[in-house]
Amino acid sequence: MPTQRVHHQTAVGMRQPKRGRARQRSGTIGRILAAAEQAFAERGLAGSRTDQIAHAAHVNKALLYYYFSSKQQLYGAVLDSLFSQQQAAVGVANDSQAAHRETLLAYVNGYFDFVIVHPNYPRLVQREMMTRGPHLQRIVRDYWGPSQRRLVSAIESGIKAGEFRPVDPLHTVLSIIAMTVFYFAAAPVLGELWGRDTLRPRAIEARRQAVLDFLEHGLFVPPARKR
Amino acid sequence: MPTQRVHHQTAVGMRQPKRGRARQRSGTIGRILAAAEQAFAERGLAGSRTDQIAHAAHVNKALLYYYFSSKQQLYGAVLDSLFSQQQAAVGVANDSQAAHRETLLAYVNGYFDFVIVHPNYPRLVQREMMTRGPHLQRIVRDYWGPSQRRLVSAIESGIKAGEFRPVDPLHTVLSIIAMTVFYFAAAPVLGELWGRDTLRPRAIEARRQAVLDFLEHGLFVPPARKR
DNA sequence: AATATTAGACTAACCGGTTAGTTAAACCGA
DNA sequence: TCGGTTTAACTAACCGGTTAGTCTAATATT
Repeated sequence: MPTQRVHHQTAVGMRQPKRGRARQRSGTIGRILAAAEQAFAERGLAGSRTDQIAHAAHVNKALLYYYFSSKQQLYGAVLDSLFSQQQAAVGVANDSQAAHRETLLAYVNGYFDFVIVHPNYPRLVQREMMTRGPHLQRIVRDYWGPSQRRLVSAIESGIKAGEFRPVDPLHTVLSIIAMTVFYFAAAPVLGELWGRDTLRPRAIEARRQAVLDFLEHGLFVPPARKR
Repeated sequence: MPTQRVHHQTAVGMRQPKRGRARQRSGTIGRILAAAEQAFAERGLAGSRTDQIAHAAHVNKALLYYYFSSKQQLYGAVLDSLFSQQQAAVGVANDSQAAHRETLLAYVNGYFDFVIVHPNYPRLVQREMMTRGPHLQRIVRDYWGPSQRRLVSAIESGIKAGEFRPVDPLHTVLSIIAMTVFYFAAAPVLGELWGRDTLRPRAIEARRQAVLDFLEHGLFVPPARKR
């Protein structure tokens, strides 16, 4: 676990001003995290400059190191912030005993809902997936592992119940992730390739439908439900 | 708009082996390109060190700059080399008047065949897709654009012919790319997550089958052919 | 002769991280 | 209520290691 200065151990987003003895000039930490998130998503850890992050956060660079002990650790804090938010978001939509179809559909829908609010999330995920960095094990254990296990078991149950075709659960989960993450991670090139902004809400909605459509006809046993 | 292929010059500034008789496309340039490819795939452009590349290529650093004018340009040369090889590989499998199903299946199969030989390709592609670097426009114009157009038109024809479901061609192409590229780009995390080496030939073969299966049931109109 | 390649020292810029403070709100004793 | 004190928040300027890229002069290969 990355260590932070004692007085701000909530690696997650802004802290709320405690009354009494806290003054907190404003959401400085939040601004730093937001600027760092943007930079890391666009240019990666090695490609991002701490000066630039500080400048984008309207903050002196020394303040970065006042709150975060290193660039690496700032990166870790950005990841933690996003992952825990995402976990909280999907955790809500996880009311256990829905039909298996609904479990999967809810996951995909939840992912899209989350990404609309946090468009940098997929690119950071993608970067982390291909980097074998020092955060990977922790992330797999705390976030991706559990999430994957839930999806796999939903698929297995669905197959047993005859709702799904007898697919390979692991590969199917991977394909679902791929179809969602890739769209957003590749947004820069898609803009160039399709000649339009692929992150407009309308465009994102179209992608959601395309994924759900593919999912239904690729996984669900006909007749598939229309949502 | 038919795109010109005239600007198919290899990356700018690369010293050509003097065309007289020095056919010497010797091991050296190849070794440099291979080492650079490996480094860029693993750590990205910003994360790679020229010293390390030179060392890995068993070559003095000055020689890097003897053949390539800059790190950027070396990166461009690596991309060009891979892309042109890939284009040549799929170009062969492009005998125009096959059935539309076969066109798509051949594309996916060709991609897998290529990746088995060039396992760094997907990670470089992925990196380039999310980076909006200076090579992006050229790559889109010369490689991805044409390739996408072929696939889209195959899908459109297939829909018209009643072979395919009435899907959105662009999104479908994207999903196909996603399912293939993502698997390889995410190989590091998949190793961790699945607890096995996902780049073994057997594992790659399993992925190929999973993608083809999903493609058939997600795109093809039943009864789908078994390959 | 001409091209290919090496050793390795060298530099200039860049960039992560630090230092030595300043500011101002909150606290405190009288 | 008022001066002094503490402390979190913040900054300008700097430091030292790193790294892309260069230079020279010599040697190997064809």
